[in-house]
Amino acid sequence: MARRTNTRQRMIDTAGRLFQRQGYHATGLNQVLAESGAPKGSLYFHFPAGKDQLAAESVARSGGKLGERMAAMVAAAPDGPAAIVALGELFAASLLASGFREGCPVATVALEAAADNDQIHAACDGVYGAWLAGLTERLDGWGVPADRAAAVADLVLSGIQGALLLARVRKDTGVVTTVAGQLADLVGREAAGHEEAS
Amino acid sequence: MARRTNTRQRMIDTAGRLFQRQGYHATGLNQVLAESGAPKGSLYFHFPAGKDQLAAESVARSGGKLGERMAAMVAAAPDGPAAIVALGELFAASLLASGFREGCPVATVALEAAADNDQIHAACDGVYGAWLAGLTERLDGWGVPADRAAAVADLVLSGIQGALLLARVRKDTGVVTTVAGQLADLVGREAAGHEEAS
Amino acid sequence: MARRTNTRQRMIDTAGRLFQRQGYHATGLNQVLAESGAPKGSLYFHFPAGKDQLAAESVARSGGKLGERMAAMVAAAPDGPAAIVALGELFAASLLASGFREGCPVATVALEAAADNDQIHAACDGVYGAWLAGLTERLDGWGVPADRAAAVADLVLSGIQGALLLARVRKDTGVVTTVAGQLADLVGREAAGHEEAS
Amino acid sequence: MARRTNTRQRMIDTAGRLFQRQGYHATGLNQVLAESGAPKGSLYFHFPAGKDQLAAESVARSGGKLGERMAAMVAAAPDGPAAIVALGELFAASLLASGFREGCPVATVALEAAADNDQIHAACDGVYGAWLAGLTERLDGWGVPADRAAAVADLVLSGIQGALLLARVRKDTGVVTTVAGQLADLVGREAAGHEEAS
DNA sequence: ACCGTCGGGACTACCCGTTCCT
DNA sequence: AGGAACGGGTAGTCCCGACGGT
Repeated sequence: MARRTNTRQRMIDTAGRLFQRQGYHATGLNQVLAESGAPKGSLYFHFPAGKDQLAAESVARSGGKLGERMAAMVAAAPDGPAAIVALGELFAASLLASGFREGCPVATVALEAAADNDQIHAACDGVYGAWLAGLTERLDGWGVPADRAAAVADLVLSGIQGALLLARVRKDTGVVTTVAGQLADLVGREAAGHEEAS
Repeated sequence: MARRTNTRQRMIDTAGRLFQRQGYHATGLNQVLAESGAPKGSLYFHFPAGKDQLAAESVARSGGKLGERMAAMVAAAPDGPAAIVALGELFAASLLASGFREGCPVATVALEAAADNDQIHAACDGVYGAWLAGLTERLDGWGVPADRAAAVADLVLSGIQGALLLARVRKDTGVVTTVAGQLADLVGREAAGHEEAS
Repeated sequence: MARRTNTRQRMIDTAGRLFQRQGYHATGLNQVLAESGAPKGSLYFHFPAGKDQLAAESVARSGGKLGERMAAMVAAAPDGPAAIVALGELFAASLLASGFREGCPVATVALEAAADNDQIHAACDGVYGAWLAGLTERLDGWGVPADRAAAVADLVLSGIQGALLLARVRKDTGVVTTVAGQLADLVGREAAGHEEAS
Repeated sequence: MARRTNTRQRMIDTAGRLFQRQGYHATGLNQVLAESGAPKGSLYFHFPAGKDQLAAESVARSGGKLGERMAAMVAAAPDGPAAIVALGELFAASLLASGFREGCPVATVALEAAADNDQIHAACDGVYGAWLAGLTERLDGWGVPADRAAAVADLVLSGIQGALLLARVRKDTGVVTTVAGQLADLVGREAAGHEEAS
C-alpha cells in the first residue's frame, strides 16, 4: 500500500514537472516512466484513463502545490501591494532557476490540451479557480470593495500569467517585476479608494 | 511563379491556423499538408529546415497579420482607453467565433517550442516585440509619459495575454472584457496624470 | 516466454533473408515487419537500437547458421580438397536455388554498412572470424603446416567470397566451381608438401 | 557544349566515388548533386533514365579507370608473380588511403543493385569482363597454358575481391597482401609447370 | 494489488527519385 | 535547363492493451 502510493505519487510529480517544462504533447509517457523510475506496467494500473488522467492529476497537483506557496507568501506580506510584488518575485525566481523553462505549471497544458479533453480542462479550470478564490478573499481583506475584488483578481492573475509568457519569450524576468509592480500599485489604489469613499 | 507563392503561402496560412488552435506538437505536418492541399514533397522544398522553419514563418506571418489588425483598430479609436477596449473586443470576438480555440496565435507555440528552437524563439520574440513597439508608440501619442510607456505597454499586453489564457480555460470571454476595461482605465489614468503634472 | 522467442526469432530470420538478398539499405523495416508478420511496435521492444541492432543480430544469426552447415559438410568430407569442393557446391546450389540472389549472407551488408556502424561491423567481423577459425583448425588436421594454415584459410575464404560475387554478376555458378577446384588443389599441395618435408 | 560535358563528367566522377564508398542505396542523388556542384534540374537532362543510368555509367567509368591503372602496373612488372603482388599493393594502398572505405568500385553496387537492374548489371559485368580479359591475355604471355588462363584469371580476381572484402571488415590490409602473395606463387607455378611440360 | 513482458498499429518528421511546365 | 510539384518511402516513437507472474 505504501509502495503504491509512492510509485503513483512519483509518477505524478515527475509528470507534473515535465508537463510544465515541455508541455503535454512533447512529454512522452516513456519519459515519465524513465524519469520516475516507475515500472511500465504500472501506468495503466494507476491511471486507467491513460495520459489524460495523468496530466489532469499532475496539473491539479502541481497547481495545488504552487497555490499553497502563493497563499503562504501572500499571508506573510504586510499588505496587498507587498503581496503582489512577492508573487512576482516568486515566479521570477522560478523562471531564473529553471533557465526560463518553468513558468506557470498549468498554462502550457491548458493551451495545448484543455480544449480537447474534459479531464484536463477541468483540472486547469480548478487550479485557476482556486487561485482566484484565494486571491479574491485576500483582496477583500486588504480593503478592495467586494464588488471589485473578482475583477481585480482577474486582472492580477491575467497580468502575471501574461508576464510569465512574455518573460519566457524574452528570457528576461524584468517584465514580471514591472508588471507585478504596476499591479501592486493598482491594488493599493483600489484599496485606498474604497477606504476614502467609506 | 504564381503557383509557388500560392502553395508556399497556403502552407504557411494553414500551418498558422493549426498551430494557433492546436499548438506546435499536436499539429502534424500531414495535417498541414492535407488541409493546405499541398503535396508532401513540396514541404521540404519550400521549408528545407522542416517543421521548425514552417512554424517560425507561420508564427511570424499570423502574428504580423494580427498586429496589423490591432494597429488598425487602435488607430481608429478616439483615444487610448477606447483603443484598449477595442483590442479586448477583437480578441473576445475571435475566441467566440472559434469556440474558444483561437486565442493568441503565438502564445501556445511560444510556451511549447520557443525554449527548444532558436528560429521559433526568434519569431515569437519578434512578434511580441513588434506589438509592443506599436503599442508603446501609441501610448506616447495618448499622453502617457515616455518613461512609463514601455512599462504600461508590457502591462497591457501581459494582461490581455493572460486574459486570453483564462478565457480559454473558462470558455467565457468575460475576463477578456473586464481585464481590458481595467487596463483602459489605467491607461487613461497614466495619460491624465501626465497632463496634470505638465 | 515462448511468444517472445518466437516473434523475435521470426524477425531476425526474415531480416537475415532480406538483408542477404537485397542488402542493408534496400531492405526497409516495413518489409521485414510485413514478411515476418510482426507489428511495428514490437520491433523497438525487441531491438531498442533499431535497424542496426536488427541487422547485426541477423548477420550474426545467418552467418552462424551457415557456418554450422559449412562445418558439417567439411566434417563429412574424406579429406581437405574434397571439403573445399563441397563448400563450393554448397554455395553454388544456394545461388542457383535463389536465382543468384543469395550469395554470402554477410558480404553485402558488410560492404554497405559495416564502415558506418560498430554493431554491424562487429557482427560481420565475428562471422568471418568464426568461419576462418573453423577452417584454420580443419586445415591443420589435414596436414597443412600450422604456420601456413591461417594464410591458406584467408586465401580459401577470399577466393570463395570473390567467386560468389563474380557468380552473381555473371549469373553463372561456373566460377564458384572452378575457383573451389583450384583452391582444393592448392590445399592438397600444401598438405602434401608438409608431409613430404616431415 | 564544353560545359555540358564538364558537368556530366563531374557528376559521373562524383557519383562513382560515392557509390564506391557508400553503395548504391545509401547514396542519394541530392548528395551527388551537392558534391558535384551540378544544378538540380540537369540530372534528368544528362541521365534521362535516372539514378540507374548514372550508376551504370559511374561504375563503368570508375571500373574502366581502375582497369587502366591495373593494366599499367601489370605491364610494368617484370613477371607474372610480381604483377599480382603489385595489384595487391595497389588495392592495399587504396584501402589505407581511404580509411578502408574504398575497395572495389564495382563490388558493392554489384551486390546491391545488379540483380534488380539490367543497366547496372551490364555495367558491372562489363567491368569485370574487361578486367578478366586483360588478365587472361597477360597470363598467356607469362607462360600459363591457354586452357588454364581463364580459370587462373577467375581465381586471381576472385581472391583479390574476396580479400578486399575481408580487409574492409578487418580494417587491416594484411589479408590483401597475403592473398596476393599466394596467388602470385600460384601463377608462378602454373607458368613453370607449363614450361617444364613443354 | 502490483509489476513486467510483449504485442499492436497509427503516427511522426523527414527524404527519396521522378516529372511537369515554364 | 531549372524551379516547383508529386507522392510514396524511410526509420523511429507514440499511447495503449493484454496476459503472466508474483
